[in-house]
Amino acid sequence: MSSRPERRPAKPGARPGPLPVPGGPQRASNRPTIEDVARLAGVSRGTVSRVLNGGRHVRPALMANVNSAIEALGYSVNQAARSLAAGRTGSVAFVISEHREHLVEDPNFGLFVKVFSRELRLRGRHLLVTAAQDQEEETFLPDYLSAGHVDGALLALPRMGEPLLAHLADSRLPLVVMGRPLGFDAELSWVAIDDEAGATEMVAYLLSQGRSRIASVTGPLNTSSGRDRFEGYRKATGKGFRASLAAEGDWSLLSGRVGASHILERHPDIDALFAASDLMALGAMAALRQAGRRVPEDVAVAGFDDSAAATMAEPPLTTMHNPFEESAVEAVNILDDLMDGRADGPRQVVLPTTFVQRSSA
Amino acid sequence: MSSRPERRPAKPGARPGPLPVPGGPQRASNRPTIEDVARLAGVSRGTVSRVLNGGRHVRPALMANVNSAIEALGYSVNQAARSLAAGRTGSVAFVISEHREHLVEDPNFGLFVKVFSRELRLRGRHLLVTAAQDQEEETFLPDYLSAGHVDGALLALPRMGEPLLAHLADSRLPLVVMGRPLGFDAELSWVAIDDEAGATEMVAYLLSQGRSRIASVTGPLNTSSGRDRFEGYRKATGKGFRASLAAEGDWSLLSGRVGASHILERHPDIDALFAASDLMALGAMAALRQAGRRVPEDVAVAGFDDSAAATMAEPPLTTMHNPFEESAVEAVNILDDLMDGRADGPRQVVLPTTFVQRSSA
DNA sequence: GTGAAAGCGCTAACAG
DNA sequence: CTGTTAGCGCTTTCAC
Repeated sequence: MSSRPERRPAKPGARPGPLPVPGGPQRASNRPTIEDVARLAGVSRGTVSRVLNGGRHVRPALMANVNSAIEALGYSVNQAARSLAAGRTGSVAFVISEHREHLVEDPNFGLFVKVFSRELRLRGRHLLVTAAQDQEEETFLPDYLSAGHVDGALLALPRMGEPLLAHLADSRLPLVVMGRPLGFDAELSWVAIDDEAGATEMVAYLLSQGRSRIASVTGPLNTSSGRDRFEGYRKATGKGFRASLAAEGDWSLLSGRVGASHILERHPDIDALFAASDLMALGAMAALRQAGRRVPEDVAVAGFDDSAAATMAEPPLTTMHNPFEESAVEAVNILDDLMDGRADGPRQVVLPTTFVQRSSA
Repeated sequence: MSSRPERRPAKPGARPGPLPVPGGPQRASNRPTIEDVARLAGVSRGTVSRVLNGGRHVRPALMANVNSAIEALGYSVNQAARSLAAGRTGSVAFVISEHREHLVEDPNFGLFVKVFSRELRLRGRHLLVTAAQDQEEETFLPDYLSAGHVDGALLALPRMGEPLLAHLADSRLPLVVMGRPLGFDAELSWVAIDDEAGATEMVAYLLSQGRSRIASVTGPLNTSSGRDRFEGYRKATGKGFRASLAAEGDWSLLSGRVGASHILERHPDIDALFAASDLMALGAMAALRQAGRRVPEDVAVAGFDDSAAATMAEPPLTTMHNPFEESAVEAVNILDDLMDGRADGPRQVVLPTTFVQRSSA
């Protein structure tokens, strides 16, 4: 095989003037370049670059010059060039799964996107959203993510499959998972809320109100949140716990309704119901109403998450506040440390929930 | 800026230029480059590039060679380099406004993000989300967007201010607005639904059911949708229209409740209520219930959008389906044509709504 | 068709 | 502190 043709032969002079250059687009746009700024400010490209990157080791006077040249020219850095030269892209992926169609309207999702986007921009980065189709998730995504398109990734995959997680955990890509990733608690960074404590607190409240036959519609038990909230309920009910008082849901309104109906058949005498999500609480309330129970007089109903649905409920839902926004901010913080090499290993954060009393319990 | 990720020192020997090169990072990562592919396939960089970009003017045999080299090496193109060389970024911004805090949970938003992201990836592009703070929107955003960071933008700004729109309309950036941009109908591309026809159809349905005193909680009248839905209502009620039967809302649950209460005070005898959004319909239903009215027996209630809230309602809401997903797909189609120069001017699309009967009317 | 080479605009050594 | 310079990896003429 022939020897590798080396790149550019050294440029003879410094900038050979306006010779008719043969190849390439001459100047794709008329955007000013760093060169223009340098010329106007009477400094070199390097100095402008330094100013652009924080201005360390630059004399204030020159810095001012450069800045006003930038201002005058309306210059703004070319991301592509910067990425190419610096070896980082300046963007972060938000990976979401579309496994289940009815999760599409998840309000957290929109909130996450907004907070991520805002926080990243504060740090000079961009948010790139990657909606994973069911199938591609296992194949395309890990490759894509580790292919250098982004500097890091934020993952919010409910009941995420191990394959993707495993791949990603192996890759060197800085990563933060929203929620505790079952099976990868130790090797990955994540931020979650204290689901168990929240559930415990809510059930304890129900008990303190004189309710004693407390049912629960749980979240999916193959997710950490579903599991932990159930665990909190189980522990708080203590000796009063009976498996038949619980029904597994999937966070959806419908599953709340169905779950509550089943429980009512087995235990018509329940006087409280703890749903592991507000949406399921709404569904449960519908089932209770249909069965002729009044909320909260006959059956107190409590939710979890303090989502928009909670205030929409009739009566408004007593629930545990889930600090989505704080979680998102924290995730970006961690990711930032990871990407900049400030973290020495995976980091985990657990945020507390807070009790929100309304009228349903 | 902090430490860069591991940066291999130049491999002497392996490459033709064993001289200790002075400047620049040698090879940021060990990702294979187009050069590696070329070598393995026994062709030149140029040929690989051609294959990468559609394979036009490349002999099938060579193309196969190149493709298997790509496969073998796990090569994937470096976006930054491509962008720099080609002058386009490959990404598209989704601009959202945060003007009103309580719009944060807008379910459409999440849906848009997902559909945009999916559709763009199908076309080899990325979605970059830009959440605009109130203040920066007027200054930062137009600059940022026209600064070449993205190839185009999708805008979903409720009651968007003219300044931003005007700036953007002037810039050469390909743009598609979700919803009809008041005052810029002609010069910008947009995709919207036929709000007026939808409202008319719904009110006509109410009339056909024997309802005659039909009230309405409208959307904000400074938005095109708010206006058009109100207009549809006004026209459909015809001679029965009375301004006092309508109350202006802001799409929110609360405004629906308040609006309905006010209407009830003035017109205790209404037998139907058309809310310009499902959320407002929910609020209105709460007000009606509080006033001792049964839905739909005493007062039929209709919503608009067919959002998740519609199915959550008690009773489930009769509403007009708003084709959010189709709108999003259409928007990406238009933007794509715009970016690739296939469109000769702004393009507008209006999608129809469809009637969805449930139990509230 | 295909190879060769000229940059795209920027960063980060390196030398002063 | 500041100027100089060598690429980052790719696209795209331009010749052949």
